[in-house]
Amino acid sequence: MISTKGRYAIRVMIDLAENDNGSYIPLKDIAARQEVSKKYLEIIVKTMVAGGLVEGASGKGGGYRLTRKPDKYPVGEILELMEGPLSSVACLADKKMKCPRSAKCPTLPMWTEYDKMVHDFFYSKKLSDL
Amino acid sequence: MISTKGRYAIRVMIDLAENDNGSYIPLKDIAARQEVSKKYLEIIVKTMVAGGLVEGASGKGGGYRLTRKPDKYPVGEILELMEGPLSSVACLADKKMKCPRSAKCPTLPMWTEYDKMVHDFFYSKKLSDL
DNA sequence: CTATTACCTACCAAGTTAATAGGCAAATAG
DNA sequence: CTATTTGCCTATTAACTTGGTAGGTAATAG
Repeated sequence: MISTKGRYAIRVMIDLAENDNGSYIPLKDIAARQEVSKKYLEIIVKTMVAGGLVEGASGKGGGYRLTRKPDKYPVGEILELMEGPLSSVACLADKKMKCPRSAKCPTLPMWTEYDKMVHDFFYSKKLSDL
Repeated sequence: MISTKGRYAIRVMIDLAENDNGSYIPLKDIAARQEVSKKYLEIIVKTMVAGGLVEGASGKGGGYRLTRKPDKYPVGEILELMEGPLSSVACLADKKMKCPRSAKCPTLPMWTEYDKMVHDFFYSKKLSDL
């Protein structure tokens, strides 16, 4: 289940794309438009800066801005940044955590197939498609 | 992410299918084969009985047994019983919880499309396919 | 200098996950 | 009838996640 972190992140990205005028957009404005607490959005946007989705500028005239064109953002990248790996099961999410049953695990092929399907879905969807 | 409840439930089902000899199979044996605590499996199997996936019998010679042929169990049914709705977002999981933004929500079509894909995937996969 | 804005640390309440522990109830083999 | 086997029921737990809030510091434009 996608949490508010992932969903709010996508909404911030859409807001930034829709209100793009070349300069920075203050988080205050985004929070007001999206009707979400600015304080909570701070946490989310922080991760987005670290992940290279947006760039921030402090001080007057500061705010946030997209670093790419909207069609260059796969939704999957946003979700993975905010939610962690899109994997369905722990043994596929974490390469280190190799479970001793994997060789004879009857369900592993299903999870692998599922993960690929999910990955392809969210990486083919772009921010500009929303 | 699928939790141990869903994953163990599937393993129990497979174990029951593989070791089916017409009579009941004690949870003790399943726990030993699957290398999972019997006490924890009790919690899981209890839900499976309530959901009509298996039937239990107490006393000597008791245990658990499938109620259908393995090809009559969609994996999705098992997962939904153990994990709750397979929905990606809260506003689709819970019909009651109709969010006021749904009419103009730009992401709702994506979540709907995704949920359908996931549902179709897990309901087309049967226990007998594993 | 001052107002604005991002950025940082800390804290919190509620819920979920993955179990463990102990005992009671039911059914049957002998 | 009795002993044993087995399911079933009610807590309790530690660790983690979620969805926030609160308050302060740093940077910058005018």
